[in-house]
Amino acid sequence: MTITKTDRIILTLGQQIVSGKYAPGAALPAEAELCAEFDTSRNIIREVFRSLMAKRLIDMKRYRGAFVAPRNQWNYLDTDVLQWCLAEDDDPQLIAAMCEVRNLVEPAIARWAAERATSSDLALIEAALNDMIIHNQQRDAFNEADIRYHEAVLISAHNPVLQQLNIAISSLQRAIFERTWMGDEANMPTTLQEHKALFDAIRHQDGDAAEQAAMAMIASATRRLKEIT
Amino acid sequence: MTITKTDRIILTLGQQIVSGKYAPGAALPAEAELCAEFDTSRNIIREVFRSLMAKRLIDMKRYRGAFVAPRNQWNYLDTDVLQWCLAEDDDPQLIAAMCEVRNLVEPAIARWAAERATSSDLALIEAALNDMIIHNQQRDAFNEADIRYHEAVLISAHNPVLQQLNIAISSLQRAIFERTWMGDEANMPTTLQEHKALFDAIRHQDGDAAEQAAMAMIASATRRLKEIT
DNA sequence: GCGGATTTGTTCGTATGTATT
DNA sequence: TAATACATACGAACAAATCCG
Repeated sequence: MTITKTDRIILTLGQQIVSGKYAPGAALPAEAELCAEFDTSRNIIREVFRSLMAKRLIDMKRYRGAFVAPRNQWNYLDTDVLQWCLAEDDDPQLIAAMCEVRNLVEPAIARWAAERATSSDLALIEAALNDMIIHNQQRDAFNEADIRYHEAVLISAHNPVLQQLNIAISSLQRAIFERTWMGDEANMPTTLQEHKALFDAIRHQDGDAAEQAAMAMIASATRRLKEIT
Repeated sequence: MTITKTDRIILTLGQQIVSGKYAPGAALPAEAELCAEFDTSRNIIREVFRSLMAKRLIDMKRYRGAFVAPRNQWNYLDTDVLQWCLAEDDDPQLIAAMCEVRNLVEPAIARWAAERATSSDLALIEAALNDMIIHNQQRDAFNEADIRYHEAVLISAHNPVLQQLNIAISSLQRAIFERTWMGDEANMPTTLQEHKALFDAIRHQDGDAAEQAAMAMIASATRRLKEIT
């Protein structure tokens, strides 16, 4: 959990790239310059480069240096990239893109969960749902249970590839929720009801109903998102 | 392109983990031991650990070492992880999971491409399609054009998140294709026809037809896959 | 086009601090 | 508490490729 020097430099450089200080196609300063700027060793700078490369924010041309990658290569499935991008002046295109993917994936997850959940999968979903009900007044505990609920549904879908996809997607969602949350306990009953509906559909192995329930959840989330903006 | 010492150790350890030499939950040897085994320095081993952690093959417990992660945490969207897993005795579950995700994502890409492709997007798709037709006898050139075709369709969908998703998915596909390819020029005409149908649908901005065309392409790919096994 | 100065790529040894046992 | 192992970071060496006069 400790934040290291490397982490700080990744953050600084990453935000600078996203914010346009270094435009796509432009070269980053030479390693030696960055060493001076951040008062650190070459090893650290190279570690930072490796990290930014994994996020597809930069391309490294052998013996020629690091260059900012074109925007459409940036890995928006990386939590950091996403948060840095969302922190910039709103990017409605990015949010729209995320919603589209979510609309595509979540109903499928719900359907497959309904078709495949084992009884122990069901028990996990139910336990999380009950915790949501019990802690419906405590925001943190409620959120924790909510996350656990969706994780349990995801596991029930029994698709390891989708599971990895959704890790990325849910980090997208979380980033947006954090920005748009305004402690509205008003729609708590609706939220609980929707989660219960999905659980019931999964329990009854009703794929269609599960898909419907997932779409309903997305719809009301989208509605709330629009109300805020 | 050069393969480094680090790369080789990542490969060796990664394959050993996937192959079960180190079972999920088990601890990897201490850094010092691995230094001895691979005749290298701790820095390298730590770099390897970072890489395996990014692939979610291992969890690192602070000051306690590296442990093999449970299988359902493995990042199958990582090209290396995927290839190592597929190299093991066939994992029909993994292949099935990939096909499901593909069935979900590709029709959506086709639809959105039809709804959003610009004329320059169209030109890129058409150029790739023509190259496929021209090189229908040269396997390598054909494959290259095929990949370019699908990339162009993906770009046409104008969804940066999905673009990142599909990079992973197409690496899954490629890995499977490489294993199941058996130079069958027999179904080349069908393939070309299917690609042409999708292009036409996109050109006519017909989302429904594009979705249908994508599903048809998947269906015949699936059929071919089954014939082989 | 040539050759040296510069920059990057890889690896190593080591130092200092911190947590586990 | 001491011994061990991990976490982070530094400096340096050498090879290989690029840049510039």
